[in-house]
Amino acid sequence: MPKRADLSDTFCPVGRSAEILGDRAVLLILRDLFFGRRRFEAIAANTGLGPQLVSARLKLLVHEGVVERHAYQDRPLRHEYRLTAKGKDLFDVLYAMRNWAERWAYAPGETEGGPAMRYIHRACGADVGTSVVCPGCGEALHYGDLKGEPSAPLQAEQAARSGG
Amino acid sequence: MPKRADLSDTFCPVGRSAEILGDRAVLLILRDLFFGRRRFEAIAANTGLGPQLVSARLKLLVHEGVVERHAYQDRPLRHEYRLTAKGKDLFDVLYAMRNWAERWAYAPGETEGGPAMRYIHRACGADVGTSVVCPGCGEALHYGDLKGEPSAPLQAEQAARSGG
DNA sequence: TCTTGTCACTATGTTTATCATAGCTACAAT
DNA sequence: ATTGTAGCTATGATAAACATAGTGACAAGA
Repeated sequence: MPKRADLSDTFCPVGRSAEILGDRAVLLILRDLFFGRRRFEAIAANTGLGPQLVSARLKLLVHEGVVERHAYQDRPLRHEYRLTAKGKDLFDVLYAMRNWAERWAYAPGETEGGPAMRYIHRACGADVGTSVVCPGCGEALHYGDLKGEPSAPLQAEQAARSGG
Repeated sequence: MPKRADLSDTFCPVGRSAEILGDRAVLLILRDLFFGRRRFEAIAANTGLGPQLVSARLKLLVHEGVVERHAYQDRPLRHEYRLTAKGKDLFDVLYAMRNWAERWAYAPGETEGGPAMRYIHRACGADVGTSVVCPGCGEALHYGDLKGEPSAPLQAEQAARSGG
């Protein structure tokens, strides 16, 4: 990040969130972590970000208590990154971003009729569309309640990123 | 923004949102617009951002259809900035950011017991806390449904920014 | 008329972050 | 001994952010 005024001590809650979330790389890394990607190389490949940026942002997120670094094997020593409870609670933000984009960011027919990413409420099986409350059973939707299903174009894109 | 890979054509909805929202200045400007600040100088003063940054980001937001530039007087010609329908629909994202910060970003007692920014559901008068659904009447909360009341420390901070 | 003030910006130069590319370290497998 | 994998770090060019200053159009008061 460039030199900038520090707003981490503002009393505005949006300002405090913006200190962490107001960064493209952070948002893309969080998206991948929510998607289940935990390994450094997988995140770097899928986001298209350079390794120094991924490294710097993961360090920042660990420092902020949003992510934790965890050794998943000893020889050779390898680490993966996991969302903490504080990190998992960011789901609502990413989900709101997804909802907005599904409504506004695609040309007609670009995603072949349906959403780019479909979400199903695990508890009742309903397609939640782009709402914060399940249209089937009325429950508020949070981390863990939903099962995501990428559309065909999105699946193809992700496959191309990890393969090439 | 620095030189970066273009992700505006990704199929991932979070990626598309991140192209616009993954920027500290954009988030702060949107916050001020939601707060009712529509004039250039008011936004620049309250966010603490330099005028070129504010100018560049407002141009971007107008280009993206999130904000519209509107002349509010002729002599001298003066413009203000307003959220479009597409912009107002970003409320859910900013509200989710606020909710997260209220839960995780303050030291105990820092905001004197209550939230930094209290929200009241206009329809039923209930304090919504940090939920996406009104705890009083069960309705989903969106733009226009809520009345914000800044806490004393937040009010003092905003007064200092506009005054000094 | 001359000065002061307001609003919405634009211009300039320094500092700092990002990107692309390459390389490194530790180990496993062949 | 070579190749491969994972998780990074180093380097140099480019581009964006910051602080500071200045501009243009007008209004209001001395």
